[in-house]
Amino acid sequence: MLERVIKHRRLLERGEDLFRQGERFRYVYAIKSGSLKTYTAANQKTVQVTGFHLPGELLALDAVGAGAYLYSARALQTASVCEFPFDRLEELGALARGIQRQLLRIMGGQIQHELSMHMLHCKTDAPARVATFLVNLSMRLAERGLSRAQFRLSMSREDIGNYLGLAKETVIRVLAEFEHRRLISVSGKSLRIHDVYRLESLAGLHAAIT
Amino acid sequence: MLERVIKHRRLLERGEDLFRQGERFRYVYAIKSGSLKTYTAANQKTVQVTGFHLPGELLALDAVGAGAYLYSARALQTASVCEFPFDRLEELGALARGIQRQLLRIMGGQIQHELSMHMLHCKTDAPARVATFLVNLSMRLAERGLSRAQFRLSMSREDIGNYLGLAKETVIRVLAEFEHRRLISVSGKSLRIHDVYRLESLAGLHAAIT
DNA sequence: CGCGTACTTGATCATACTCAATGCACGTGG
DNA sequence: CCACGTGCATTGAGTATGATCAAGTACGCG
Repeated sequence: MLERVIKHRRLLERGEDLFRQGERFRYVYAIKSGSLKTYTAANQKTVQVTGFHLPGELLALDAVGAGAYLYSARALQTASVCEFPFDRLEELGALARGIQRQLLRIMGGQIQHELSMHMLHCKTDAPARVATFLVNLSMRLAERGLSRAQFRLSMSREDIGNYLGLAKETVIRVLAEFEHRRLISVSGKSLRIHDVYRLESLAGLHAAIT
Repeated sequence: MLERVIKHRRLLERGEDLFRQGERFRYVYAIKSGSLKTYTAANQKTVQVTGFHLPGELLALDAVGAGAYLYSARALQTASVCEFPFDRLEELGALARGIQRQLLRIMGGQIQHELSMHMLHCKTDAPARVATFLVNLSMRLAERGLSRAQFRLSMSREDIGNYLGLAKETVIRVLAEFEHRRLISVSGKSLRIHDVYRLESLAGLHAAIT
């Protein structure tokens, strides 16, 4: 059904921008392989990473309202995406009410996600943030049928820090601490989760057993 | 047009809940007067304020996807709201495509807002957060035709702190510091902004003139 | 007017930031 | 093949910012 409106596939090299903040909103993207980060430049010198996006996820739906992309998107590694011209989607939507509904549902989900990020940043200390980040990543990968226990951190420590509102050194130290406590193993970009439950506890998802 | 589906008006006392997290999603609300806070209880003991909502704004649209309210909403003062039964809205939407479009636009706007909150929490220190909070509040009031320079902080210092991820003492001290620097005047719940521009600078909205 | 809730203020302490130096891996060119 | 450069990761030391704890005060409301 949605396949009807696919315009074409696009390939990205590591470091290449899929779209840039402020450009006219034309396409919604579905990520086929690889991963991307989204980021904005609020003031000249500061860059803020707003999210990481994995295969199977949709990108840029939230530009609907604004008519322009709200942030830039850059490939963290070689990636392939599908472009959906949004005006076509809308035409289709006029016919198929089910799709409109689904759009609303997806957008609701995005808001929910942003809300959970908000909660993440408010209450918690560095270990809780990193733990939440890892658990979240693990869950999203599992949703796509990939391993929830072992995966690659395709983004740099600096990006993680920027995303979580922590210095990169803090990210490193927290990861080291987690490894020392045998919650995870890290080696460069590859990561293995040994104890999801305690990680979730640290993230503040359970009652509070430190 | 939307007026057609208004079911009825509802009045709330200070401290009364409009709806609770987890309840089945039935109504979208438009705030007529007063103000509300939204909050969740992630784990048993911790409450997290997720937002403040002013007259003229819509509430609970993001529950569309989930089918249940994602958070609770409580009146900060005597308030009146209008209930819109959402299933009716959807019927209407099937007929009037313009409304669907508008829904999407509004939801896009919400995502944008959440995104800006994300940015707020990541980079910045306590003064920047409080400054952003004040500027944001001021703008939202101005959008509704109210004074952007002088207004009431209908929420407690503790709520502000919880929302911004700061201790209430820090909120108080930062406000005092701002007053000392003649950026604002505070007295209890009433607040006056003297120098929006410098406040915005602190918020990191300009290049960076401290 | 009295009670309670919210607000304010001060002192101490911990966490995470900053700065600086070093290590490590990759790719490039001699 | 090895020397070198670049970028990212790591580690350490010192510091500052904001949290916590503990009083004390003002304000709103019955």
